Amino acid sequence: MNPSRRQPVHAATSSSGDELYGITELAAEYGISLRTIRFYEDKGLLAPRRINGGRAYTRRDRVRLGLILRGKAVGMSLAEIEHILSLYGEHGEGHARQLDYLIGRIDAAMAELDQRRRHIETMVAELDKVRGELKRERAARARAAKKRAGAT
Amino acid sequence: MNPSRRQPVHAATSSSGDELYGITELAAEYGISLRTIRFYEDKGLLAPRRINGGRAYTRRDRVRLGLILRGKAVGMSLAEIEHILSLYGEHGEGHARQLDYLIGRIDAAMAELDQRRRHIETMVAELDKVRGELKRERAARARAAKKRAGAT
DNA sequence: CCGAGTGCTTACGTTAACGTCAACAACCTG
DNA sequence: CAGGTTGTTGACGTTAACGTAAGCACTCGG
Repeated sequence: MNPSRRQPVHAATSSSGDELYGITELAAEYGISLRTIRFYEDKGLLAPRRINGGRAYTRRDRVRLGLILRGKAVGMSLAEIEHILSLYGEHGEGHARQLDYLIGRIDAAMAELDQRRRHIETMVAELDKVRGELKRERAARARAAKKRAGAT
Repeated sequence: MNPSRRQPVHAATSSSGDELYGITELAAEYGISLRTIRFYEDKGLLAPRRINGGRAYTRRDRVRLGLILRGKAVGMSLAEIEHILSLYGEHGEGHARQLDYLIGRIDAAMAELDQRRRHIETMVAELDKVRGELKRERAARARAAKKRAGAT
């Protein structure tokens, strides 16, 4: 409830190995709005550190954002994406419970993605069929024109 | 504004070669609601014939509905799908204007789909990476357990 | 010290894609 | 012919995924 201080944050490409990025940098990089990034945070998909009241994103956060956008591009809801991000998240920082369960979950997610891929291939095949018909028709028209030319 | 007559319509699998289907049949077949099908009609994605006030769908309508659902499954909006359906539609019933233009449009649509496919493959690769890490970790745990067993 | 620039929060608005509900019509059945 | 099933058309509600706008905080350049 207390906005307090500010500070650009931007590329802290200094001695520290953990480079940080500001929200506008990320927005520009991925071509999305600030509002969208904050929205993803509200949804729990991102959890940047706060520095002087401003959001500071790590490379890891950027990867997550990339996954979010890819997920959207292939038709996943933010809820589904959150699901996948949880798999992608911290596994091994000490407890690492149920490795088998996690691997199973990942397999399931991969299977679903594969299903979508097959859907796409089916649609491409359908379109290719139509394309073939059109090409044949065009060829037929060309032949007809040739014939007309020969008749005159 | 006049609902008028009705009639089940259902499978007119009689002498006529153009089998017709009722809305409930389609809904059941594709596992969607009646409301959804009517909604697609409102959006211009479907245009079934009317028989006694009731909707009558042909095989062609079913194919279109299949494309709609596939499109949704891979993350296309209804507007985009309408776009593709227009390509899929009646080409050649007499006029067939701008064949080249149509073929170009189809190529563009296929390219977009291919882009989505690549996104999926990238995500699958990411997940596979995580999966590999988890498997290694599991193996390490197994070795540690073995060592403990040997020590006792 | 003042205004521009950047960021934060809160809150209301918007669009897409349906769901839900009401009221009515036609049909078949007992 | 009363009642149930199946269908139709509105009209309004809902959810997801943001957009837009208002108002305050802080910092920097002049």
